[in-house]
Amino acid sequence: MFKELNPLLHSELRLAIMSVLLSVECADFVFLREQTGATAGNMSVQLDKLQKAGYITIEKGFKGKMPRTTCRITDEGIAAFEEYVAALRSYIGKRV
Amino acid sequence: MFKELNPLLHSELRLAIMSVLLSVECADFVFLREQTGATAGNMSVQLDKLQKAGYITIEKGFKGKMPRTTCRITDEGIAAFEEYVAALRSYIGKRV
DNA sequence: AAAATTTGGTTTATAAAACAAACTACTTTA
DNA sequence: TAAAGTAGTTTGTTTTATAAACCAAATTTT
Repeated sequence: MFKELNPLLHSELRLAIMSVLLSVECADFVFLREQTGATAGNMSVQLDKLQKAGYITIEKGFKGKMPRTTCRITDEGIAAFEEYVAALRSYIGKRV
Repeated sequence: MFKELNPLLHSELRLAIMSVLLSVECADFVFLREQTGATAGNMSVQLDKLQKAGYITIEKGFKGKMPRTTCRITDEGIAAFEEYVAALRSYIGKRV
């Protein structure tokens, strides 16, 4: 009756991160923080979880002398997101 | 950019409970357990939270000699659910 | 009719999540 | 060179989610 909601995506901040990355395909730490309104600490932790799940890639480099963390969604991440959305449908029907 | 997801509804089991109650308007404890696949303990706790939030009413009575707990969604609960779904849209767009 | 099982739950305990605050390391500005 | 800012990580606290253990009454079995 109800499909299981992927617990990794069923989190407000992680869902927001994925949503941003779906639309831009490349975003740095600060941009993600601004878009989602999250604290840096929370962002750091959630990005790590998404990376460990293989849903995003994290590339650490420098912009000038300042560190810069760039994130990208993976194909696996896109697939997981779509599946999550499909599962949501079983709870919400055609309402969204 | 992203609307806040009501944490009371952003829970797999509570969302499932609300979803069932939206479609039937009246369901007992056992029926909800069957529909959602939840354990009795988890069900008991989550029903309590939904009731305390004013999203459902819980009526305890008897069917013959056996106890029977009947749940109904409230207008407030319906409104909260619809708002939750609207908030989800900000994360998911038109995908659901 | 006693004992065992089932029914319909509640309470308690534990593991995982979410989150903010404190911290690190480095850079820029005054 | 001291103060403030930037970019992030680590740590600690509070909530959650959840299952396991429990309880009381009803029913079934022996």
